[in-house]
Amino acid sequence: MSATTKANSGQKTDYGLSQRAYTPHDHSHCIDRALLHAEELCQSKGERLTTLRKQVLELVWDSHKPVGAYDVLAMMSKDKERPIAPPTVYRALDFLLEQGLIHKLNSLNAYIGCQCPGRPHEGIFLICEQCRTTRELDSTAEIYALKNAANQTGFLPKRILVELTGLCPACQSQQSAAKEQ
Amino acid sequence: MSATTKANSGQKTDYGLSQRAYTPHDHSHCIDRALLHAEELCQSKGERLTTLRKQVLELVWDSHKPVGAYDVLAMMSKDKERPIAPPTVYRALDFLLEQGLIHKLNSLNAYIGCQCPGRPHEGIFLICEQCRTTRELDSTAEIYALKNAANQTGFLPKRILVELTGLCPACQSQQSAAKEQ
DNA sequence: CTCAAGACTGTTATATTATATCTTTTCAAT
DNA sequence: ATTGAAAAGATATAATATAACAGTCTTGAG
Repeated sequence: MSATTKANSGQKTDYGLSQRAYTPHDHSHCIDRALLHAEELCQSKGERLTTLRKQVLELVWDSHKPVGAYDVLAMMSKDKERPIAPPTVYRALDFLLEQGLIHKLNSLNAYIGCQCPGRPHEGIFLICEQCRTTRELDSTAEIYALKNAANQTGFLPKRILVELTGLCPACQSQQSAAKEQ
Repeated sequence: MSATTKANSGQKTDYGLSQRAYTPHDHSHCIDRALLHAEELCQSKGERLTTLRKQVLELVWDSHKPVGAYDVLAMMSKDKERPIAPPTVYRALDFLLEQGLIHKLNSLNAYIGCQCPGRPHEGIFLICEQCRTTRELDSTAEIYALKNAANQTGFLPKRILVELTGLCPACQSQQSAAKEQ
């Protein structure tokens, strides 16, 4: 528990949306917020956030864990007489990716809602290897440093994806608790 | 061509193995070197670098571009009366991954030879979106910074994978040349 | 309004990547 | 030589993703 205690002790630091992934919260707020952001963003860009796309976005935002395309598929097909077909889901996911509303985690073949859409940013993801909870890290400086280092070698960087795998605070304390019996 | 000229002008800087990915060279040296490293490493660890595994490693090292499992499969099946089966290839790839002799690029579902096996390091890859040539970047400082930033949030990082997509020097000069007609 | 063009979705089929499981072979240490 | 473990062969199938074509809905120009 020491990490959590240290991080939250005393002053009320606002870690923004992304810290929420690690703390209990009313997740419907996250979903509502994501949908609202999406509406606004599509509105301003003249893109069509259709019912289908909104539904997929909602399902991706169902938790702070990445979901696979076929998970979305299953959830959508649940109370349908006829199951949804893969292309339907993939097209919606592709749209959401293009709009920057979701991210794809390549190491998991899974998708997760973007925690600050609109604001251009590169993805750094902290993936818990145990519970899969994933949060986005906003670390412009490190990204810049990496791109710069790449540039030094003559490479022209365009996109960057960083996936850190490890243990989230909750799973850490769970493990250390288990060790002490 | 300006990038290459600049990089190689004057003093004989040794960029190590990895810079070689961008410059014309006798690639058989890379392969030999990789195989030698592999032999030594497995020897010292008491692991068995079998003919099959060596063959797969050789095929992965066939170029400085990542290769898919089924590419390896095809190459191996080429002059066989009976084609190789997927598990055979995947098992060899898994072994090589475990030994740190190759890396997997998740964004491409492809594998590439490790440019400095033995020496423990985290993968930072510069992937050319045009020709697919990929080199490894050794940038301990940036990796450390990222892990540290992750740690600040209470996350305990274990592994990290960075994939930068962009243009390699050759493809950059090719593009700028094309623009000038 | 209407209707044509384009965007979106449905549907079927199939490609690509990866693993489970069981059997046989190889190999190295006794 | 024997044997037990590791590796490789073989078959089947799971999981992820896309191609291609056919409808349907939306929207804006006329």
